[in-house]
Amino acid sequence: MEPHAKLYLLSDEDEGLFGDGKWRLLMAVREHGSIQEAARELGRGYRKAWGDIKSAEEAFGRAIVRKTRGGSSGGATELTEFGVQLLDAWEKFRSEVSSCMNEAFEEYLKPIIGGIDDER
Amino acid sequence: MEPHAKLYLLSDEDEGLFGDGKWRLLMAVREHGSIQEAARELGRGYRKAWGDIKSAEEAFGRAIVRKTRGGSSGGATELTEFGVQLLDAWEKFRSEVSSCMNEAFEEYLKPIIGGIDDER
DNA sequence: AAGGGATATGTTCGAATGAACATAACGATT
DNA sequence: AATCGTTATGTTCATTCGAACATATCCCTT
Repeated sequence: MEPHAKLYLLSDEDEGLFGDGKWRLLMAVREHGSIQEAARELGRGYRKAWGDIKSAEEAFGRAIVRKTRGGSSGGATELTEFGVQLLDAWEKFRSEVSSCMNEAFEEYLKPIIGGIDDER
Repeated sequence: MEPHAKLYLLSDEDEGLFGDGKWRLLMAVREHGSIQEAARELGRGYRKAWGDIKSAEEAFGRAIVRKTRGGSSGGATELTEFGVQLLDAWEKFRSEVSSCMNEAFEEYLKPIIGGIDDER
């Protein structure tokens, strides 16, 4: 029994534009220089990964990655400057919220549900 | 473009046991003294509301509400002492995390994505 | 020019989650 | 005992979202 937060950036229409899922994906892209590889690592299909990146870029209205096709390597994808900044900012954001959440959990909820375990 | 957090309590198997949805539901139950009324207010069906309460109680392993059937009123549902404590604790928990998140957003993300609007 | 690996998209299938429908049981009041 | 409004459950339908399948395109290398 532990707390967890799913963090999002929402549009005015309450659509989820960005969250930990896309953050992890972009992390993997930065690391491997390829959407294909990134998707493989995360156990997601390329189709999904590609679509996620596209929708994120549409949401922000600007490029997060720079992609190239063809060549001996087949192609590649790297983060734009904005992409890198976004990742770093999100990292700090989520980390801060996460630790804050754990504190609040210990202070308010733990005393109430503390002794409860749930293995059934 | 604003931040949002979905807060959960997770079991060891990563199942979502409790969150804002059930919190709001229990709030409405406390206010109206009836699952039926609570569901009506939230625009959810009674079936769903009843099931949600049941699963929450199973998750915590103890009663959150005390229900009675029959009578002139048809029946009624009130929160147990534990239920009330849980609601209050969750209220403080979410409030704290929420304000913390907004601070973190202003500090880290706003500077990066600040000028972006998305009405398309 | 042929090959290979990654990007680019459309499409179809399946699982999960909530909405909706249908009853049954209950019990104070009349 | 008949009624009425609520609790209690099973079941079925719809919608959403990711998984999976299928191609097409690109372009450096050989």
